[in-house]
Formats: sequence, structure tokens, C-alpha cells
Amino acid sequence: MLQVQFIRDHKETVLKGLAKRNFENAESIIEEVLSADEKRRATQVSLDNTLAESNKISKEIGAFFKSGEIQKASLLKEKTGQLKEQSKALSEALNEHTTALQSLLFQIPNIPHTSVKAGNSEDENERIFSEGTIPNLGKNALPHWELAKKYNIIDFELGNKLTGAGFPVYKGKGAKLQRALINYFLDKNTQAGYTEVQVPHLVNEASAMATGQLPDKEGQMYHCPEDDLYLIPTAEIPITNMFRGNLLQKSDFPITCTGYTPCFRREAGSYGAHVRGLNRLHQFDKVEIVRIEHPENSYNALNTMVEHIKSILRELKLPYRILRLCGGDTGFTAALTFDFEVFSTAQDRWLEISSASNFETFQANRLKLRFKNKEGKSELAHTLNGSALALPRVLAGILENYQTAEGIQIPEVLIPYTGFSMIN
RNA sequence: AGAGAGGUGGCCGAGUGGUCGAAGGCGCACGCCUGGAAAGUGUGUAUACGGCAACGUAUCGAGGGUUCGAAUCCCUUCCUCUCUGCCA
Repeated sequence: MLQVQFIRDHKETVLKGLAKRNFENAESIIEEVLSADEKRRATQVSLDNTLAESNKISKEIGAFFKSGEIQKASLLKEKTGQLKEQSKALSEALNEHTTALQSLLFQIPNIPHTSVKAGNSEDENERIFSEGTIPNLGKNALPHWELAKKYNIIDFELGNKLTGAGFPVYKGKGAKLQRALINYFLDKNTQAGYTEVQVPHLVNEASAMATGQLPDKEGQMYHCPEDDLYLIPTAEIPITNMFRGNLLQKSDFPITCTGYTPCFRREAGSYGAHVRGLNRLHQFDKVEIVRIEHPENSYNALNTMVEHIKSILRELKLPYRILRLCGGDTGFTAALTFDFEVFSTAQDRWLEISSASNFETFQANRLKLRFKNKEGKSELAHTLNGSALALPRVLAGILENYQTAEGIQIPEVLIPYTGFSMIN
């Protein structure tokens, strides 16, 4: 959530930023925000004055009671009745203006970083880096869902029976490979200095609000109404919320965490080949990295994350590229996002396997995650996160790119984790 | 699920109707002391909103109520802990 003060002081910047996202009616919603804010402040001033008056009289009444001047006290009492009604009306108005302002602010996405280009869709994302060689598999190359069946390592039908579409069952070497990937990623992340955490897979409403999944995006999460809890669509929610409401010291920076969790996404409304196999699931595994940073350092930190993710893909020897998302494709809460995509040779397409973002103060504002600055004032921290990495598409990439006539080779770095070097 | 206890500042913790934004401690900042440090010692130290500022207002889990006046009394609600039950 943007800070009102920021919108007030930097209206042009905000409008330009929203234009990059192709955010509709930016002009009018910003005007609404400003007018709601103005009303709110004006109401607050009158309310404050009324209450000040009333407080003053109360003190006088107290003094009269003490000195035994009961009559004077009762006279004043009458006066407070009026003030009370006034202040009640004013505080109701204040409440209305505050909620109105709040719900407007909830609709406004983060302002993109200056490096982000305007654009409407993923077609306008900028390719900024690519590495690795695309293997020559010949014409018998199979997509991963065929390979999964051929080697009996992932059973989609069985998942359908147990739960429904998008909940695969991993079997044998497939299951072991999943576990190997999780351990490998966690080891890489902890070696890079991230503290490993294990967090709940269900979160309350306050947590989902603070990282921006609520309000408005509740349709994307599974919800347990009995207890009013949400299944996490990403570990970003519990991990970032560990620091909700915290007031940090300068020496606490940087905070770096990594955690493995399953992720649950309802993801309604996508069909066809693009969602086949592992391409899009309702439940999948992901290892996440999260950083809480001083604002001055957050973009360095984002680069550090990007370099870290690169090093993992390099070790896995997967051909990948990095995109800087354009305004329209950048998530609601992010200021700058780099997507990592692995080339899935047999499908002849790129699969997103990681996304690293700087949210600047957008989440911190909702999280009330602050630190004491040099002047001793509290200031919002910056939050960042990225996947390192999301499993299913990495798995798809490995299965497809490492397929041979004899079976699927296991990338060298994973062999210590799997205990086998070939799926056949 | 049943019974009980409790939620107060960065943290711990006192506070049962006005003098309480709140004792005390810890932490933190600055100073003294010291060759330097530790210890000791002095001072300062909540947040938000409005205001150029003086200052005003609000906040003692949240929301209502009683009262001229509520951290304190009443109601509702959320959360945490302990015991009992159930269970990995």
C-alpha cells in the first residue's frame, strides 16, 4: 500500500508510475484519494478541537468537585452534553473518510522502479540476460508428462482420484528427486547466508492482508472458513509476516530467510497445453528466499538475489533467461521484478521458475515493518523475495532437457542428493 | 471441546475512576568515569494523525457502553497461556 503522504507529495511520479502499468483511471482514483485525505484531515481537525474543549471542561469539573463547588460543576456538565454529540458525529464521519481512503489505497498498485518499461503484457517484458545451451534432443524428444508416465515417476491420474486436477502424486525416483531438489536448494540458500525457517502452511487474514494477497485476490487462495485460515500460495506470506509490526535497529539489517513450503493456488481460468503436466498446478513445492533491507541497500540486495539464483541454474546446467517485467506484467505489490525462465526443449517454450522482486515499502507499510533511522525517527523498511526455486518447472526442465535414449540423466550437483544418476 | 488465567511502551512489568502516555527494570542514545574497555554513574528515550511551530488529539488486543472524566467499571469479540478431554 502506498503512503498517502507520498501520493500527496509526489502526485506526478505516482501518475507516471501507474501509467507504466497501464492502470486504468489512475487520474481519477488519485484525485479521489487526495480529496478523501483532505476530508479526513479536515474532519480530524474539528474532532480534535471538540475533544480538546471537552477534555478541558472535564478537568475543570474535576477541580470544582475537589474544591466542593458542586453547582459550578453541574453547570459545566450541561455544556459537555453538546460537545459529546458533536464529537460522536465527527468521529463517525472521520471513520467513514478513513475507510473510504483505505479502500481506495487498497486498489492502487505499487509504483514501478524507474528501470521498468511501460507495457501491457508479458510480450513486452525485456530479456536482459540468458545463459546455458539448449540441448539438441532430436525429433523423438518427449514432453515431461510423457516422460513422467514412461518412467512412472509422476502420476497425474492418481492425483485426480485423491484430490483433483493439479495435485500430482510423485513416485519412486520422482519423489526422491523432489526431495533432492528441496534439500539442494535449501543448502544453496543457507550457504549464501539465508537462515532456514519452517513456517506454517496456513495463515490468518492479517498475514494475507499485510503481504497484499488480500483484499481483492482472495479467489486465488484456498480458504478454510471454519477457522478463517488461508492455505499459503507462497512462503512469502508466512516468512515476511514473521516481521510484521517489528521495529528494527540498523544493526538488524539485512534479515535474510529461506524456507521450503508447499504452495496452494486455486488459479482458476487457464486451459490447454500451457497447463499440462507440471506447467501449472494447484499444489506445488517451492523454496523461497526473503530479505528485509534498509531502503538504501534494497536494490543491491535484489541484484544479490538475482546473482544467487543464476548460480543455482548454472550449477543445474539448465538453459535459462532473465526478464525484467514491464509495468503491466509486474505484480500488484512489486516495484521491480525479474523473472527467470527455463527453456523446456521438448515443449519448445520458456517456463517461469523464479521471480525475484523488490516491494520497497509497499508491503512494509501494511506490515508496519519499520526501523529507527539516523534521526531516531521510524521509517519503513524494504521487503524483497524470490523463489530459489519453484520445483515443478525445474523438474519439467530437467526431465525434458536431460532425456537420453537410455533414460533421464540427473544433473551432477543433484546426484549426491538423489543417490542415483539416471532415471530409467 | 470443557474449566480457569491473561493481553499495558523496542522488550519485561507495575498500575482498580481525574494529578496516567502511564512507576520500575532491561535495551538503546549521549555524557561522566577510564590509557582503552567493562563495571559504575548522570541525562534522554512510545507511536500515529493534524500543525511552520508552540502545541492539540488519539492509542494500555479490537469494537461498543456507563460517566463530566476510563488502562481501571460493564457488554461483545479476537488472541495467548494453564489444566482436563482428544490426538500425531
